[in-house]
Amino acid sequence: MVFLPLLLTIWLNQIVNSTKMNSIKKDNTEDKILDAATEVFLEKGMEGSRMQEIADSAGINKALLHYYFRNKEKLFDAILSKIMNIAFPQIGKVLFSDLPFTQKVENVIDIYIQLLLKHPQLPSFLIKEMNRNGSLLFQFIEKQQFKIAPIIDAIEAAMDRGEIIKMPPKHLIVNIISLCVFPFAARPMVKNVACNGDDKLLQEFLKERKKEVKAFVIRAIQPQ
Amino acid sequence: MVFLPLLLTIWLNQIVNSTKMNSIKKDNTEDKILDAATEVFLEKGMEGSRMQEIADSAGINKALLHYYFRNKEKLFDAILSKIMNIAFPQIGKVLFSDLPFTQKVENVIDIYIQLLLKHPQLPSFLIKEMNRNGSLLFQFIEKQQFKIAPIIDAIEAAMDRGEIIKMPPKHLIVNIISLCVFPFAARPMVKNVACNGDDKLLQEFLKERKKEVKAFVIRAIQPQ
DNA sequence: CTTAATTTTAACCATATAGTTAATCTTTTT
DNA sequence: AAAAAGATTAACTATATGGTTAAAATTAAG
Repeated sequence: MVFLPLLLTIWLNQIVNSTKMNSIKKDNTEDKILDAATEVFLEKGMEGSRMQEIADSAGINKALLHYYFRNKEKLFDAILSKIMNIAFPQIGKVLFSDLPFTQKVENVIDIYIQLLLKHPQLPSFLIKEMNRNGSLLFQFIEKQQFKIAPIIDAIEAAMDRGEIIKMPPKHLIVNIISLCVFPFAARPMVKNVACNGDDKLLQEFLKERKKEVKAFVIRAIQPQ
Repeated sequence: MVFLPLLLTIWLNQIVNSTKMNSIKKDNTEDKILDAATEVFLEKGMEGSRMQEIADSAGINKALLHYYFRNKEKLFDAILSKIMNIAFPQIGKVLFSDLPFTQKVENVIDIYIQLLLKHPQLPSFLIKEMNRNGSLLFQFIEKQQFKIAPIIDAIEAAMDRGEIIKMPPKHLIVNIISLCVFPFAARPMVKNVACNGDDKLLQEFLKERKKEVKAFVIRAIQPQ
């Protein structure tokens, strides 16, 4: 998942089903379907995706989708968990390390943008889904009671220690996430407004953001 | 439109068809359709919206939609222009005023977030549409050659004058837009992560962002 | 008032798409 | 090898949805 608090929550909740990840089996039908479905769903979202396209993309008959996953919703559910699990392995270490707070912030930004460079469709997909009533992601977010308390505590502690300037911790969190995620969500716009419609320039620009966002945030939070 | 450069471009290009806005005629069928369509499309996007729902919402027969607007695409096109025109009247003044640069930045942030408080579905709608291949918005963005050169010039001038710190102007623009727009695009997340799922707290939080984003950006760009 | 034009409706049509079924091919078990 | 279980397919069904049509209601024109 792209959003820090959710990421952390998943990590905290120990929903670690990395078993499947480690298994060697590949190119069996179920995995082919999951891979194809992930790709299509990520690009077009639940509503924009067609079962036929997923079947074609997986090189199998459409009925097989229903054989392995009863229906579209179940299939989507399956790839949603998969997508939710893409990010979380690394984040925990950073946040509970003993680095200075500003260093933690820089590391989080690095990890985030690196992740997004690898999966650039993630933000628009998640925004699409979380804003769709009845979406599984929407339901998930609705149900889940996120505990960002530990993060806020850490931020406030850093403020009390004078490591960073005082400001509402929630806004700091939202600011950092916004700066990392939004340009990926609005890629077509950024590409055409800031990069002359050139894909390579866009890639450059997004890579640069690691450095630029870090510098920007640090200047905004460092004391006096 | 929500994004500064596009806004400005529209303004610069003088696509000012404010004539219809000033006309007194209301509650005729065509306007009822446009209002209903705007609401439904904004909430669910092109793909998620049903002609029947728009008809119901407008209190008319579905065939009337096709009588006034030949098909869904044409109807969407009509409300898209309408949506694109929601924002741009005010922005121009700010950017070509004689205020200090930091003051201009603060004003832009104020105007933007104020606009988004009034139309909170705008960001997710636009992100949805610009990321949909074949979307009219996508086509529009693809075709349009945006000229953000004047904005960049103004930013560089302010940097040369020492009014603000030096950094790549494009990243500054993207940063400001990100901080303003993203929390609205990811509202369901923000609501449940930062506001305990409470709508009033969310509203509070989003209002606070005017102050917080301004302070954050100013700290990040002010010299030394 | 009558006629013509415009607006509105109910009942259709065509198509796309999620989902089903029954038959066939493949693999495993005995 | 035979039988059973599992995987895969082609053809089909049901339904939702965008779009059409022809008739009725309403308004404007003469």
